[in-house]
Amino acid sequence: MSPERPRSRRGEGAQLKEEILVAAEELLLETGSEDEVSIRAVAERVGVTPPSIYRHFADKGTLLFEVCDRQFDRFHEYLDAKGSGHSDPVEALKATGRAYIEFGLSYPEHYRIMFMGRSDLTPQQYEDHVLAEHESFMALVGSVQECVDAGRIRTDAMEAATLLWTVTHGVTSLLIAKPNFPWPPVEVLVEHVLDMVEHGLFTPGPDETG
Amino acid sequence: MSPERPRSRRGEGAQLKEEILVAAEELLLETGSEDEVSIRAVAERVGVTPPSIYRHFADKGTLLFEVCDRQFDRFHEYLDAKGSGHSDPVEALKATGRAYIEFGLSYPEHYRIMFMGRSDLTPQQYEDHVLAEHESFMALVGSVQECVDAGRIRTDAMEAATLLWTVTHGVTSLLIAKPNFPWPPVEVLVEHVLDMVEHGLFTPGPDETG
DNA sequence: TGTACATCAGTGAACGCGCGTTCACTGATGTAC
DNA sequence: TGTACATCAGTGAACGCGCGTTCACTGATGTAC
Repeated sequence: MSPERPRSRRGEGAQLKEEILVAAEELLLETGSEDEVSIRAVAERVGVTPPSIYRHFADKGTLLFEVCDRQFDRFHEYLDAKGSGHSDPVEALKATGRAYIEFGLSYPEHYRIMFMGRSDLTPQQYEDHVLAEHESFMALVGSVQECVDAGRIRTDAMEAATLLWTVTHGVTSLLIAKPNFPWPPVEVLVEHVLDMVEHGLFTPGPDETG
Repeated sequence: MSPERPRSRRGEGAQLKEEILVAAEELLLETGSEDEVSIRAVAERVGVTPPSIYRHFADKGTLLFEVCDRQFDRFHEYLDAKGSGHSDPVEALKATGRAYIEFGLSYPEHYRIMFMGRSDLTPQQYEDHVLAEHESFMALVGSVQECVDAGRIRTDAMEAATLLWTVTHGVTSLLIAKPNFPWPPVEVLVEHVLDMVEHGLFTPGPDETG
């Protein structure tokens, strides 16, 4: 194998780790399949031999895990950004829902790994029971709580947040799994779902009449 | 390999086909993973050598496809049974939703293959765009149409059916993917979701006051 | 300023594994005469 | 009623494949004296 990538200088070995993570992520996005992200494929893309990967990652699982980890961070940041800056707490929640679906559809294979994969293959850090304490979910519960405090929501915050999650997940995951179904335009579908949630879960705001 | 299974008598070779289908389905349910359903594993369970499989199935994909096919039939039958015999069309729809989730949770790995798998790996017969014309989905649209005819629903039937599907799918698939999340009791979650749909999508019936 | 040496970033070749699949075959069994 | 034969239900051994991973190594480079 001819060296396509110039060797890092002494002390800069960690550079390769970053390149490996980027390559693995690219492969995941381009091929749309976890199976295609083999150690060999990642190594080839980076321009390095397969054993080099093991200088930076204990095994394949750890590599994929770290790829997801970065994605999770971005996921949270994005939801956070889109959910803040709204005066109406219900609007903030709807904006978060929109952002959730949007992000999932932008990174379908990441979403698949994070939320559609087999539970027993999921990296430890993202095990189901930990998710509820993850900052993203906590933020959602917080946003829901604001609606509760404003007297705009019926049930308790944790339960309503769970419900919201299942609904937005439904849209996201089904669009990912069945992209060729005769869907209405995505924006229309999303707005209808959010409208349904709003009518079904929220009481009218102060400036509306019941 | 010692013959664990007595050879079928002449003319009864098709018997093995049935046994293979049953074994493959059992493996799918027990291991909970499509990957575990290898030709070798199926053959071993039946008590036959791997090449025997190829007397009845062209390749591995066809075998898995036929396993799903049978499951789809049962899926449809179950929904049909649970959805019929209701005087109120909205109640009929809610019963179908309940049955949908219940069935998915009873056969999680089948559900995974049918509705959570990669679109390009899905057997031809269940490709996304065909699904909309599948009898199960048509039946759902029909049930929704009855609600429309009774003046109980806002939007058009096809769109409302799609919406209902995404919502029930959300509950089912997330419970399958994240079984250890601190969910409320399943029945509670399901009823809350269906209530939300009812309040968000339906107008009150004639004997209720708006 | 020169040289020996430890360190670091990678390489090259090979390992065992389980997989789907193929191919030539065997031996029991029903059927024709 | 007996026998030759075609057919059918499977077997046994092997194929090539790509995979994750290991192990002994190489050669450039910074550092100590």
